[in-house]
Amino acid sequence: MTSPAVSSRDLPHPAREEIRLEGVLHALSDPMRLRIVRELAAVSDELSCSHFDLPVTKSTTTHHFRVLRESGVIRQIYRGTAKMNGLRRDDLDGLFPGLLDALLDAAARQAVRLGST
Amino acid sequence: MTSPAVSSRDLPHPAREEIRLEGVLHALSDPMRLRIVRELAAVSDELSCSHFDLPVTKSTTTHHFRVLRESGVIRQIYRGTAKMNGLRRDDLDGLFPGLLDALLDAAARQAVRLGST
DNA sequence: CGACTCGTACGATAGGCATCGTAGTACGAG
DNA sequence: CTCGTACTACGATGCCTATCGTACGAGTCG
Repeated sequence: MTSPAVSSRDLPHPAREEIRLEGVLHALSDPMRLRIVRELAAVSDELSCSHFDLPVTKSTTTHHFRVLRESGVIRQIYRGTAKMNGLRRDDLDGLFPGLLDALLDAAARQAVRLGST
Repeated sequence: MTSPAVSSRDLPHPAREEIRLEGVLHALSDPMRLRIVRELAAVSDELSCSHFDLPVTKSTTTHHFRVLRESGVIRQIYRGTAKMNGLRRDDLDGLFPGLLDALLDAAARQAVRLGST
């Protein structure tokens, strides 16, 4: 379902076969990025960068989204001025069956354990 | 000899509740450490540091084992001159059910995909 | 005791990275 | 065209880390 409405700006994504486990783990080992991924998984839809209210500046937010994209965890598409972010669930599940769910479950358990919601 | 075998040297380990998902993911995001953990899981037994034939110096090897221990992934015990390393499977499975297996499976799939053993 | 093995400690180095601020670009609305 | 919004690019900074080499401590065995 690739929408044809792509602005002139194209963002480089790794192909499915180029995604490396170490890269994914490194991307998710940052609390800020894990939080982003958890939120994306919760809504199972695309979200704009500005939707996230992270305790860092916009520059840093851009950096984190790029790390997630370049590691193959999320897909980013420009839609007007907004940049939509979606989890690459199909690719990740295809490469590493059960991993994403296990990671999300682990993150959720830890959040409960540490008193966050 | 099955003595209490607690040499004077004791190594600090995080308690189960202190293990953080981010720390575990960071520890496993290094190829050298992921390799160590895969080998430990394969034999499901304790292995001495010297058993591993890593393409780095002994200093660096020590460093990696310490990262794994301090993140809660492995347990280290001195046994004579040797230092035995074992996966903390019980603790990890207790905190994050299914995560370790999913990670090991993902690593194995990637190894196959990339033509390594 | 002395020699040998296993692993550590410490210092150095080079690169990576999370963060910021500022200046700038792309896009849509008025 | 102009303005505001959304996001980026770039440079700087301070911290972390993977790596090495060398010197050392702990334990075993002759």
